[in-house]
Amino acid sequence: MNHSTGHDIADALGPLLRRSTRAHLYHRLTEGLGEAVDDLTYPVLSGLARTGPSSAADLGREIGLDRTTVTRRADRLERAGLLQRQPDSTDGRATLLALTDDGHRIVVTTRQRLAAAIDSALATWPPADAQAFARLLRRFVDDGPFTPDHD
Amino acid sequence: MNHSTGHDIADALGPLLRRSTRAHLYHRLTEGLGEAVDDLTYPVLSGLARTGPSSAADLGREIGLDRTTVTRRADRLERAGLLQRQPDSTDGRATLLALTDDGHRIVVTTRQRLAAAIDSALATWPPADAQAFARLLRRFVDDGPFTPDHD
DNA sequence: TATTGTTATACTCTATAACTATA
DNA sequence: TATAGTTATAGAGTATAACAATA
Repeated sequence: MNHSTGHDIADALGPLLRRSTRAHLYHRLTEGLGEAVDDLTYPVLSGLARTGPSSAADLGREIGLDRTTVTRRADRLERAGLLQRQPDSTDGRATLLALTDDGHRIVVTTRQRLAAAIDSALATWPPADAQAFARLLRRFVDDGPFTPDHD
Repeated sequence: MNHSTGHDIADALGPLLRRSTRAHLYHRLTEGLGEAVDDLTYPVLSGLARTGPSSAADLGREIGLDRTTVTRRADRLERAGLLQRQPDSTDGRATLLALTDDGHRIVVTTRQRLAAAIDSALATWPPADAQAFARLLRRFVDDGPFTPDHD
């Protein structure tokens, strides 16, 4: 055999990593949900939903953005009423970003859209294959060659 | 059960789609290969390796970039001797972008790096799991919710 | 009339720098 | 001394507009 499993995965990975892939997908997920919800603010919303109330610095580390970028995106979401700023009672320097009820509803909607798009793409798969893929993908992302080397 | 396979996959997908993930990975793959080879020109090189000689417009469609962007990235690669421009004998409007031998060598190197990184991440996996994952990922990317709706 | 490559332009998004406040 | 949030700035990268050439 002239090809390794690594090569096969490498080839398949390309389209997933493209900027246009993410832009197109995130555009679909956020369409019609208001001016403040787009491919830029979506990661902030979904990150906050995952972590709970979080400082801009912590959230930036979680989703791979500088805290200044998080601040600016959070401004837009705050103006739209999807996010609130709260003082952090345990750290006087920090300001916690927290989803509002409207913000939570937006996240539920986008998550459902994404899950539905995936389920639809996998509709013709044997259920066992789909479940196996979900399990293996999760492990791959956790183990994967994607995590930055820790300094 | 309160979670669908689609939701599981949606959750795992997040980190893969991040800009910082792609930037970090492509930086690792292209490190030390010369000034012209970086996260921006890598997709041009690897796209050309996949398609063979191609016009900027076609290559742009293949890798999800505007032809003006492809032109500018190709300029850098041409100056570095990794790519050549050739007239297209079948279409007087087009200019074919083609990898040079040096360009091919760079692609081989980056492909090996990526495959090695993946193999290393999967080193502890049962080989059957790794092979199953490669097969399912390929199918997922082909079937997936990522392909733009064709106009 | 549509598409090609290229250049110039304007726009968007990002991180860096700098500031003040708190640990 | 280090880290928080925020703002201003500058830098990088992108697509849009426009051009001449070809289909």
